Amino acid sequence: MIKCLLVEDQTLVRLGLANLLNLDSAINIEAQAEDGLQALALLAEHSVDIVLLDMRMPNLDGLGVLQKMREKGDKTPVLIITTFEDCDVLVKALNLGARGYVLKNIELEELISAIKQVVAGERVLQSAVTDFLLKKQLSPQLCLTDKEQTVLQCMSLGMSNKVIAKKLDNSEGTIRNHVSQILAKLDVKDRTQAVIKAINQNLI
Amino acid sequence: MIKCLLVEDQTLVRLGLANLLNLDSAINIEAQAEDGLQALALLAEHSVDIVLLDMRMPNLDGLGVLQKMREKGDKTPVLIITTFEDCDVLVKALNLGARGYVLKNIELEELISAIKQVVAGERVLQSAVTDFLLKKQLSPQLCLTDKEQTVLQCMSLGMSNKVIAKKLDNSEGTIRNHVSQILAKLDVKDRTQAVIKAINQNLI
DNA sequence: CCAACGCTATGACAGATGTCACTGTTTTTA
DNA sequence: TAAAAACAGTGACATCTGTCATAGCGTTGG
Repeated sequence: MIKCLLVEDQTLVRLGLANLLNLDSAINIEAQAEDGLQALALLAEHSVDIVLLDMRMPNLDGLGVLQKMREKGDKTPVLIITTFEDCDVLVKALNLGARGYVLKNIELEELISAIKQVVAGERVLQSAVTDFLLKKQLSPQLCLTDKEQTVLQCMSLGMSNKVIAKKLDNSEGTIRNHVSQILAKLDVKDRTQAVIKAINQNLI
Repeated sequence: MIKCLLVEDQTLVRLGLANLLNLDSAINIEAQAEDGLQALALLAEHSVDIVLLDMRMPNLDGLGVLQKMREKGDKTPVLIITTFEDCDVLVKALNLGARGYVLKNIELEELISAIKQVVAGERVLQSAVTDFLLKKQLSPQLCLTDKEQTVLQCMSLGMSNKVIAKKLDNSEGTIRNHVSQILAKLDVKDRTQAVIKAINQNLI
């Protein structure tokens, strides 16, 4: 019997999914969490074979949960189940040790099969995802520096260059240069596109 | 026994929800559709007491289904069940005769209660929703027009004024005026803040 | 019918934004 | 240690963005 922790914020989806999965004789939903903080609390109490983890949640999102788990040395395998086909989040999740990543439009049988595979120690990735990994491996370092991260955060809060400069105690020209660099790295043309990308990909 | 047609594109959610609702002795999911076209086809075959309708779907979305139903004179009551708190869609759905509008983060008991109320001929709106209607009634000048919605959508995709102008076949100046108007209505200072607000509030 | 509104458009303007080239300092790392 | 980054800055430049005033056109509702 596979013991699962199901983490999903939407009550209906969570209960429905729990019901469906419990119909399979090999699977048992031991516990359910409706946000990241609750998930961590339940992980501390229960010992489960796998965590079924949604990405977008209030309080603490999926990546945050993964991060905290790793910090605590928790090695419980995690299968990401998300609505969004977001390659960067995927990569981050994998780097944080997630063992599988599937979209919510998956068929029930496939999901059950994925759960069993992950528990058996295998990796489960959808093809759209592996494509991206290959592409990324071929391309060089386009990672944001700490300072660029900070500036991007400010941009994502809607600040102008002038405001950011004042907040970070830099000249406006410096911020402009950082912004320019960020745009190049993210491969976008202006700050609005950068912010959209940052929000969608949880770069912030 | 209340006969339901459940329309929802995500397999997991649909099956899960069907299971949950069938647990209630008064409710029976007669048929399930995974997109709008299938929903219309099933409506022609089955006679049901209520349609549980998702909004975002491939092929034909929720609004499209409502529209077609009204064109055909189909008076079956419809309860919208959606993830997104989208004011505009809500208003359109109500104008097309939807009898209820609830978010997917609703509790199961509330959903069941909502279904029964709608079948009984009542209207069911969540407070988040009525709040908006009130706000709208109090300050109609703050509502985006159709065109402004369209422009905001484009902005949220990262388009520049020039690109939007070309896409919508307007002059760049016109788009600038629309953008200016949008910023005023959303009470923000630049397009980046507008896009952030639009994304966070699912205005798009 | 006429007022109100939505949509389109123009021109002028100030200020914000992004790019480039070039110069330093400090920290990291190979 | 020396090279490579990251970090901070300046100035010039072209372009984009947002505001404002103004105005014509079409539709709608009282």
